[in-house]
Amino acid sequence: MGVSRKTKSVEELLHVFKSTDNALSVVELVKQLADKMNKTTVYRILDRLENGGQLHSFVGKDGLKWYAQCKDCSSSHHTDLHPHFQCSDCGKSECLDLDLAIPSISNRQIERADFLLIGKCEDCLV
Amino acid sequence: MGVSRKTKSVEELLHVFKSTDNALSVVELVKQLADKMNKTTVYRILDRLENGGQLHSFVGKDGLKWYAQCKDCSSSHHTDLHPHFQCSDCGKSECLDLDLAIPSISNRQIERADFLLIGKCEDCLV
DNA sequence: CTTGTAAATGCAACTCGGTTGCAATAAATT
DNA sequence: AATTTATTGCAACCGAGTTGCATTTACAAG
Repeated sequence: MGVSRKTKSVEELLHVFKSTDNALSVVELVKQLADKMNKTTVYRILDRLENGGQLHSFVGKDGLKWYAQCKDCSSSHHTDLHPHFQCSDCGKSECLDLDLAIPSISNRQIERADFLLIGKCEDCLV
Repeated sequence: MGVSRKTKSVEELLHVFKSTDNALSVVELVKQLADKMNKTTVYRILDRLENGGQLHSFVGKDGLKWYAQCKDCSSSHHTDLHPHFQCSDCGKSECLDLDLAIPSISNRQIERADFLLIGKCEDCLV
């Protein structure tokens, strides 16, 4: 089956998340960890952490993948439904602490909802 | 400045949209138009039509770009805010005819909201 | 501590969506 | 018909993400 191991690389990757409340793009993570590990490793660890429930991901406005720490996620309860915000100027993005009502649609079974708000963040508001 | 011209390629691309109510991914469009025009041309026409308000786009669950015909869009009124639905099985996606309330967030200026519902479509519901 | 083994990593090559520069072509205007 | 300007094709390129395989590392059992 495959038991997840606690490795140095995993520690280092999680360490990056401890320094911020923002979500981090894979591009950013690969860049920040370039001298510590290979980009393939970054991608693989992110996969594992997402499946394990320590992180969740979403697709940013440009189609790039972003990761953030789950507050109440686990591998079972993984659909903590909150919207994300991304700044149209600086690209920064973050989780929003809002509960969202998923509209029900006839003839379709909704499994997930990705809600991305796009606009100017505090810093970029003139 | 640049005045948009009505060309054969534009007609052919718009023709593809006439045959369906679904949204179309760029990949699909490039494939369907492969014998009629170059992929670069597809991308460029899609850009123009989006800026002109005849089409709108959104990012699908895999980070790919999708286009759909605007019903009430124009180059000025371009933010018709409706959610999109994408099937987790077959990948098909479409516009939903729902009005959505954008939550207001303190200290941020919201410009746009991308709402993607993911689940099983009619055809894929067993 | 040593050894066996399964998981994790590095590396290079690759895939594929999307872009760019430039020359050639086709609309629209006179 | 000639000129101007937008559009298209083509080839080369970019960058995010993936894959196969050899090597290293974590960890448990003896």
